[in-house]
Amino acid sequence: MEDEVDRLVAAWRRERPDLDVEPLEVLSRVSRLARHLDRARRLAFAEHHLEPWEFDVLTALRRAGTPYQLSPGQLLTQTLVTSGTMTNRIDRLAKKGLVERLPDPSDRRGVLVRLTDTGRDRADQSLAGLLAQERAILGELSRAQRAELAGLLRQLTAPFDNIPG
Amino acid sequence: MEDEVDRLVAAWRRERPDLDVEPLEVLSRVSRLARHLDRARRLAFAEHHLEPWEFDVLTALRRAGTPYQLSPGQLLTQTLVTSGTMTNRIDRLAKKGLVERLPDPSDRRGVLVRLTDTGRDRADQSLAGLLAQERAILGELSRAQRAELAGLLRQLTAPFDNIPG
DNA sequence: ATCAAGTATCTTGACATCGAGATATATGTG
DNA sequence: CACATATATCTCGATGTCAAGATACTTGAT
Repeated sequence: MEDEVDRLVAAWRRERPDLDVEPLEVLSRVSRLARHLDRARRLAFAEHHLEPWEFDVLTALRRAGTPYQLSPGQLLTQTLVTSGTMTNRIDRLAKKGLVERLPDPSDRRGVLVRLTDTGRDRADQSLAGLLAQERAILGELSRAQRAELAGLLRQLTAPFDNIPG
Repeated sequence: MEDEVDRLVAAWRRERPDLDVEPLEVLSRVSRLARHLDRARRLAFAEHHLEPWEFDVLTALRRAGTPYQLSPGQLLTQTLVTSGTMTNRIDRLAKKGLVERLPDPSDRRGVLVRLTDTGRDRADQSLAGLLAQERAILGELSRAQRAELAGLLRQLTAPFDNIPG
């Protein structure tokens, strides 16, 4: 089955036969698929009255395990947003009663963000919904293909995640 | 080499051993890699004084071939943004002299967006830069692996691109 | 002890995006 | 031909994000 990137690549080969556009076969698909996933996630979370950005922060805290707290800085590396954005997100989640800010006892510059009980419940509920949706999207692929795909993607993400970039 | 998603998945398995989080191995990597790519693209285009969104619109027109014009609607499906966003993008590109709006002769509701000569040059220059960067990112992978990856990703994108979703 | 450099978080202003609705035109049915 | 419905684009208000800089504290070297 053809996709939009096949059309895009064919168009470039016609218009710019002098260039090797093969990298687009992989990376344009990654970018476009991510945008489709964003939209799908927005719909899936709407049932739980959660925005994708709220999910990202709440689940990062949920994954940390008891007592469900992380510094803003740790949340940055997990969510790939800037510090200004994270300050704003924490403000809004705190106003909704889903997280609370605590002073970091070991560093007076620092802050710890802790999930409230309500926040924890919302995280748990919405995660199940997301996984169901993702399973449907991956339905096309066999288990072996998913493992293959995950492995190849890891090779691309690892440099970004490990070298501070 | 481990990446952030390996850590994320391990954390879920510890915290929610009742759930099967295997879908995240693929789809969280796609989302995170797309964010890394966005940042990298922003840097790469900075040399050409172009924003990623400008690149997306200009190259869609460039790919169309002479006379380098498409309707706003066609640009929507290629760039995956809403109509309000596209109106705004065209306004700003027109103000910078990179595109111009023409009435569609065959449909008086419609408009055609045409690349100016300057716009065409900017598109061509920045494409070469992007490809160089993407080749570096894909450097980890053999040619066969890239083909494998592209094929697996196509299976995921095709439903989104073909069923109007 | 002091001070420079580093780190953690927050503040601010500019800007791009979205969703919903408005407007104008096109198309199909009877 | 009239009308209901569909389509193409634009308008507008709300919101989330970013980059750059400010502030407060910590760390390491002397």
